[in-house]
Amino acid sequence: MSLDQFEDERDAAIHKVRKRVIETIGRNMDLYGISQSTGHLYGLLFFADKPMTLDEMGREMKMSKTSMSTGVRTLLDLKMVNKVWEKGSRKDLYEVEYDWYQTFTDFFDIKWRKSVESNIQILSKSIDEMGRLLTEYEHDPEFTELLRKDIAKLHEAVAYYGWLDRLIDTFESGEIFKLVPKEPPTPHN
Amino acid sequence: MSLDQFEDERDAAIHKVRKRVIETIGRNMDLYGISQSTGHLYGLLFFADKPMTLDEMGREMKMSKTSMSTGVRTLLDLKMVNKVWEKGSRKDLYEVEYDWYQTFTDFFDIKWRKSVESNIQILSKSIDEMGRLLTEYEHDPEFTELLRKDIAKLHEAVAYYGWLDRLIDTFESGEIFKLVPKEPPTPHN
DNA sequence: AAGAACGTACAGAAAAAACTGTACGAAATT
DNA sequence: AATTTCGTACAGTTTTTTCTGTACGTTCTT
Repeated sequence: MSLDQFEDERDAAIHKVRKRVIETIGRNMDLYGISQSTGHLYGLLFFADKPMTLDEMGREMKMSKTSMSTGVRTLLDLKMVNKVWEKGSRKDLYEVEYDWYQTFTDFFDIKWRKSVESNIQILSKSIDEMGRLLTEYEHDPEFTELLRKDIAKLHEAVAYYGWLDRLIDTFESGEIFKLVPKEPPTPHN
Repeated sequence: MSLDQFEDERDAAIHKVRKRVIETIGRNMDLYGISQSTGHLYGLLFFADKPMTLDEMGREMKMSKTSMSTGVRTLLDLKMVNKVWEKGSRKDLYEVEYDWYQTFTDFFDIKWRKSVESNIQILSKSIDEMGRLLTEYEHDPEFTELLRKDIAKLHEAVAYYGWLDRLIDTFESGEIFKLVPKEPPTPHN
């Protein structure tokens, strides 16, 4: 009985600290386009001593299993958590990807890359079409002026997305760590 | 009358192309944590030939002036649009920041930086507290093991956020453009 | 000084997103 | 083959966000 009491005391102490961290992580997860509660779930998995099942998550989060299922899938899509195999258990087990650098680069590769490429495609197509209008209305100086301005803007946008694409390349290839090393440079004087 | 007809035809042609681009931009703006319609507003401003007033935006977007006001403020906070001064007019005028590289780096400086710093602060504090628990329960091997694991995780997290902080520094200083130039490297063989 | 035009605070309505419970198909166990 | 256990699709509910109209303070105009 008194043993339990000690355990409760210990648990409460560590739980309090964990909780604050989990909530901080959860709150800031909106940068990744993730809802607060899914971020919270991520925080939970971050501290879990072992891979968790959906039921365990639901119990800890005091939420339905359905929500856990959709939350985990969101995190899985972003490769923020991994599915873990464990013989014996026929439940699905999940744990966070502890390599946060990897998580960061994956995020850009998954979310941003998709936008970048679709944007470049649409923009290029639009440049072509405006070019066609340019020849079609070449004797209309007022209108061609308008078109020229738009085309110039679109070209700049394409150039920017090209840059973004190359930036994401350096994330994915790990080249970025040459410019910004994981270990901060030690000041030597 | 026939002149008007020509104008309509031209306008319709350019409008169709613009519309598609605007919608593409708007759709992808969720990466910046911006709602679709505010993204749409951004797209509108992108093509505007001149700085626009709230009333003009409302007319084009077919939305209330209030919405324009809040939308513009969101974009202003992210420095995606700028307030423009024009003597004579006493209305507020806005135009997009056409330097998208600047917009990109500002975004990280504004949104991510805030998260990074608050996270580092909370995490450090939590490491301290867990360290205190470590000495308090030093004769409880099972519990200290738990604490040690948590502390290790927290240290890794702090290291990651430190890296992120330095990465954002390179965005802000423009150093990133040394690694990833705005002009793509020309292949010379 | 009075009036008009502007931007936004605020409260309520509309729309979107998150969450839950039930139901069901798939896979493992008996 | 029957039964149990699992994960998720789906419909309905709750919560959150977005949008609108009115009202009001401020700043120009007259």
